[in-house]
Parts: sequence; structure tokens; C-alpha cells
Amino acid sequence: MLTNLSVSEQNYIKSIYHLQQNSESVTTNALAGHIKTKPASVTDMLKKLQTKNLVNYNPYKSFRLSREGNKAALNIIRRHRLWEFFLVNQLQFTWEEVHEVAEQLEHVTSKKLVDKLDAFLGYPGFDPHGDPIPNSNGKINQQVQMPLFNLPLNTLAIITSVQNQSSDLLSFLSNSGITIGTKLEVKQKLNFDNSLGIKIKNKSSIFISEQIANAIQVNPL
Amino acid sequence: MLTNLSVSEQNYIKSIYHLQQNSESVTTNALAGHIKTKPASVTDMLKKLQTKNLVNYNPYKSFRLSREGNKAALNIIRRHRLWEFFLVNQLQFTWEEVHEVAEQLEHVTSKKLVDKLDAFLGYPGFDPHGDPIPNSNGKINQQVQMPLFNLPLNTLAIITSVQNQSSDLLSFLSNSGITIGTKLEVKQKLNFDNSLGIKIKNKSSIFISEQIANAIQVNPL
DNA sequence: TTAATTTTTTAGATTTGTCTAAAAATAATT
DNA sequence: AATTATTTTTAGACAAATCTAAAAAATTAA
Repeated sequence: MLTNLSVSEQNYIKSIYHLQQNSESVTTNALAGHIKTKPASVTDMLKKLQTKNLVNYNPYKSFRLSREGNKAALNIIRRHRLWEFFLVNQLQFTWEEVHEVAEQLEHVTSKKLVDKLDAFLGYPGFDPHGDPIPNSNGKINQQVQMPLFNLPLNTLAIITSVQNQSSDLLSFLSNSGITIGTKLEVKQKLNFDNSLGIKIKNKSSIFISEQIANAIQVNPL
Repeated sequence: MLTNLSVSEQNYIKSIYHLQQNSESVTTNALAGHIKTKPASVTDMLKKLQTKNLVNYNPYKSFRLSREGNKAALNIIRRHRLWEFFLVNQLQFTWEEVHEVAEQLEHVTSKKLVDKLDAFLGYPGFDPHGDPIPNSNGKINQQVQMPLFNLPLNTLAIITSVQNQSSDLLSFLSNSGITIGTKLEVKQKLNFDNSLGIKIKNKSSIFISEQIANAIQVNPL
């Protein structure tokens, strides 16, 4: 039942997915607000998505994505996050710039494109904001990713990505023995300047600034 | 007067551009055929593009892209060809697969995206089919590109791109001293198997197969 | 240069997604 | 529980892009 979805339908499905993350079921008003349209338009679209079996819709009561709808949403989100990763890590976009562009790229639906992009990027688990990227089967990495700066003290973690905004940073990190896959713990945090004392596994300790600690993403182990 | 163009308007503009390449002015029927729509729809759209000053349209007579329209077309074509280049050279698509996907990607209009993609790809002059890629000012490279196989005998040419479909090929070529920028001539062509005898400038001569000669793009000098 | 043919345009209908205003259902309040 | 307020849906209209069928213009042929 792989219907071709219009850009508009895709936007509704994606928004319902996101709103469902926070609360059990979604309201017409909330969705209208999220998607910048009017409640009446939402109702219209819900009826349409209902006939396509993408939502389970009880008029005046509630609605949720169906299993089908959920699958469609994960596909859209996969595309969005892969493109965000591409924009930041290959094209040198900054975090703030990517969302709008990825919003357009996500509607290019070629499965072959998405899977090849995924492979090209090295099957990343998280987008630049730290949100997980569903794999080609729609499975979401259950690990948690966070900036190294937010890692609790004395918690072993593994580096999963580094925002390569400047080559300065990259060379500093590689000289310090910090790359993707490096395991480390935060041993102390100086209140004076928010710098962190880092213990790299089987290696020496170093201090890094708050800025650097925020450019490094880690998974707690 | 940088109006935002709908996908549909973009498709019309692009098609008019391509049809104009072959004949002075374009007919309603030809455009309808090219765009897979009905003549009546073409007329409707022409009236719309006229009000936006993108075409010069004389009902029952003829129409052409205006200066504005031409600029818009070159922008669309730039995006299309850059994405084709990306798909083939980074994502390992084959020539035949790229068109359909690029057809969708070309409608993502972010100028920042396009210019960063261009830089990322190294400002390529030609797409994988050998068609020139307009630069960010809409200027088209006037050089000619062709497969090495089609280069006339004893004509000096420079290699501009290599289809990196297999790593076999790439390592063979680099071992033979053939990379982007290498200057060479074709000295002979064997009718038996269509293989070519190549003289690399300031270096030795080698023979390469028809297949390889078709994977190498050159500019005659 | 008329008549026949082809091309192009107009007129009116259709589909998709949206909107406003009014009606219906649900939720909150006294 | 009845009234008020809020939320949601319906009804009908609208814009964009398309279509069919008929009319108008241009072209070709007799």
C-alpha cells in the first residue's frame, strides 16, 4: 500500500508524528498551529489521510498515525535528518542554517537516493542536533546522544560525531587523540570558565573549553 | 524581480529553454508534447508566465523566454546538472539513473545550498553527460566536452572528468598517469576491438579499451 | 484565393489544498 | 444539570493547475 504522498500530506504526517512524541493523541488545533494552517484545513486533510489508512481518525474525538502512517513518517524523518547531516558535515552549513533546506530536500522521495546518501555518509546514527536517524527499515537507534558538555561526571561515553565547523578544531582534536569512537569520561568541570577535565580512555587527561565540549557529540555507555 | 516559481512554472521554463536550443521559437504543441500535458494547459501557463515577464508571448504567433526567463532557466539547469554530477561522482549512481532523481532535486531552490554544493564538488564545468554547468552568474562554459573515445586523432585534449564507477578503473588510470588535467592525444584506433592508442603528454603511450575511453571525458584544446 | 487541415486559444469543468463563517459536538463553569 | 466557552466539523468559496470540447486563427493545399 505504498501510495505516493504529496508534499502537503507528508507535512501533515511528519507533524502528527512529532506532536505524538509529546502527548498520547493530537488535537486538531495543535496540529493546525504546528503546520501553520487553519483547523478546518486539518479536518479536511485528516479525512483524506483516513481514506488512505495513514491515520486512525475519530471525528470530534482523537486521531493518531496508523502503523502505515508511522512508517511513512519515519521515512520522511530519515530523509530530513540524513540531509541535515550531509549539509553540516559535507557542505559546511551551520546547525542553524540546515533546517529550512532539509525541509525541502526531505520531499525528494527516491529510495535509491536516500540509501546511497546514507551509505555515503557512513550510516550516521544521529543528525547534527543529536536526533536519531531511522535506518532504511525505519528502526530508530535507541541510544542517547548529547553534547559532551552535558555528559554527567565520571560516566564513560563514546564519541559519535564532531561538528567540523573549523579545521582548527579538527586538528586540535586529532592531535589530542580524540576522534569518532574514542571513549572518555568527564572528570571535572571548572565553574570559572565551564571548561571540562577529560580523561581519555587508556590515555592522558586534558582540559577543553565549553565551546569544544559542545561541538562533540557522545553516547553514554 | 526574483519571483518564487512553482515547480510547474519551473518545468515549463526549463522545457522552453531546451526547445529553444534546437529551433528559434517554440510551438505550443511541441511544448505540450515535451512536458506531457495538453496544448490548452500550455496556453494557460504561457499567459501566466507572460504576466510575470518570464516569456514574450504573442498569441497564435510565437513565444520565447524573456531575459528574465532565460536567467531563471539557467538557474534550474545549473541545479539539475550539479546534482547529476553529485549523484554520479559522490553517490555512485550510473549515468542512466540520475536524470529522474535530479529532476526532483533541481526544484530545491536554496541559493546557499547550490553554491555550497558547487564548491563541494570543485566547481565542475560539465555534468556526467558532458553538458556544461552554468556558474552562479548563469555563465555557461563554452568549451566542448566529449568522451575520449570520440576525440579525433592527433588532437591534443585535457581530461576533465572520469566516471569513477569502479575502483579497478580508477587505480588502473592513476597507475597509468591519467588523472584530471592530464593532456593527451589519440594516436590510433584499432578497428578490431575499437581500442585506442593514447599518447600521454611528455610520457609513454598506452592502449586503452573502448569502454575506458568512453568513461573519460576530455576537452579538445 | 477559397477550402480543408492543423494549430492554438477560449470557455467551462475538475482536483487539490486552502480559507471563512456558521453549525455541531465536546468540555468547563456556575 | 444547565449554561457558557471552546474545539471541531461542515458548507461553500477560492486559487492553482489541469482537462475536454468547441471556437478562432493560421497554415496548407487544391
